[in-house]
Amino acid sequence: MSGSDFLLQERQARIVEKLAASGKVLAGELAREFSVSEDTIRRDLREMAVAGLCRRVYGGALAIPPTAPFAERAVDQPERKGALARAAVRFIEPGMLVFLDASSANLAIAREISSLSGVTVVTNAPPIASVLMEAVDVILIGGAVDRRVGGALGSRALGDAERLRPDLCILGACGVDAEAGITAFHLEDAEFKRTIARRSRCVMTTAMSEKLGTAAPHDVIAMAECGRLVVEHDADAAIINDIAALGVEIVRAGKI
Amino acid sequence: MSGSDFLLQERQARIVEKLAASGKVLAGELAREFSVSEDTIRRDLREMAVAGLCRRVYGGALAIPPTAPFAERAVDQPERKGALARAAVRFIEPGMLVFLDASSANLAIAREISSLSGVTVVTNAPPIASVLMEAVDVILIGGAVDRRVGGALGSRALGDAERLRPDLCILGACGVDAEAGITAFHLEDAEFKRTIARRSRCVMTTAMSEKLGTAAPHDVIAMAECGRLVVEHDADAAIINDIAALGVEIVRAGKI
DNA sequence: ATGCATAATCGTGTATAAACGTGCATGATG
DNA sequence: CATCATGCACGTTTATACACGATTATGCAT
Repeated sequence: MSGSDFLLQERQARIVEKLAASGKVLAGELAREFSVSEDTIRRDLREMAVAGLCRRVYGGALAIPPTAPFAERAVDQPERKGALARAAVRFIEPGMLVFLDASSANLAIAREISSLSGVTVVTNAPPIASVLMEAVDVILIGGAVDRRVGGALGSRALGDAERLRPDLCILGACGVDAEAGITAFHLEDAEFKRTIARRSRCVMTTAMSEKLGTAAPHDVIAMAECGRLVVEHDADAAIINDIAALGVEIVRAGKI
Repeated sequence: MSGSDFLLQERQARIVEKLAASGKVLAGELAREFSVSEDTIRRDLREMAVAGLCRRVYGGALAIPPTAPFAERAVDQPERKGALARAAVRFIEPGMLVFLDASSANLAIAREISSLSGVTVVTNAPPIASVLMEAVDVILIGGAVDRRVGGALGSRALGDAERLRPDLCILGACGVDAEAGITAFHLEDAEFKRTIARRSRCVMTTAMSEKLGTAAPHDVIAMAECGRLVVEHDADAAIINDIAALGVEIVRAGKI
């Protein structure tokens, strides 16, 4: 190692500070400032971006645009959900057709997506559609709204779902377990999620730590059918390892 | 490459800001400001246009005309809309299947309906469904969401509408005139409203005073097809009399 | 008004240097 | 010894500027 007076975490913490102060950082500049190679800085920025702490761009990184204050409704645990959401939206690219199911996690993701563009979102959840329709194209899946789930379900919704092939399906899970897979509380909800997930090119699931290793009554899909799992920074390592062993890419969100 | 102190994404973000502030940007001006060639600026503007962030024009770019969705306008005169809504919901009875179209007036009505029970509401507007789904049964009409209108429209939505026979159809009008009838700003919206209105047992329209005697470009239904019109207390007597002469029941909302 | 001349602006292709990611070796840490 | 952060070498990708022919707006003469 060449002469650096900074530990990795310390360095990254300082980068976050600089980012908050000036809104952007340049890779070359940071390399000089911390006396490390640009490779190291790039590695840092990559890691931080995956954790949702910055937006990686050519030449450096930009601060995450602070989520509008009014959108930060104190429903459940907005900071935790927000961190997961920021990590998740990184995988959404312009031109994609993205499905969001009815879940509070996806409402948080919807708020983040609002700042993207060129994306089309499919959803069966009215609140998610409400948030998104001002910012991006929305395709609404209709049917009888199940108030326990918060979205349209039933034959009409299933029929709609069977005519779509999303590029990415983002599921908010009720339970995530290596053995039980992704599970949901309600039968029709599980059916619907399974239908749309199987028709999607990629499936991504977000899960708060307390959902890991638990199973709800109704199977949605097997764990291996989920390509990517976004978890919190403190997710249980043993559970995560079991899931990763099934070929699921694990993404850890940043600390709050 | 000549020296620029701005990262690409940052530069584009600033252009978006300038665009929002002044409504237009000039290619040459931006090139000087960011110390890059005009080619680079043109490429930026082209990319941004593809992403829907601006409208490309000869010499620069223009801001996208802000499509204020009805949810925002709904708050502009909440008391007036609330008064109309309270007058309108008096005609909703338990057991009814009620259709609410996408309009700010109907968002206000939805808030009032929340306190009723035993009602089922059909709507193509996500914000209305969001407000109602916790309180009453909701049937969501799906399809591609038209952000100008704030609800699902198009063939899918029309198909859904053709399978329903609501007891009551509540329309938020863009224009209400004895001769022109009920009119709307957008063709597909008018088509959809007409379809669902013709299938409903009763049609009720709410109109703020400034909508009376005016016509929007697209016909929805003739005035006589509307059984009941809810207006504000200060509605123009002459206009109201003409409409009443066609057999439309007039309901005046209370003062604020 | 209509047509034409002219200059500004445009899009594309090409060249180039910076920035990138990856695999691997190294030295520190525990 | 095992782990891990780091730096270096490699081929690849990306952002940019410049060159050139095409397009468009504008002014001027008819």
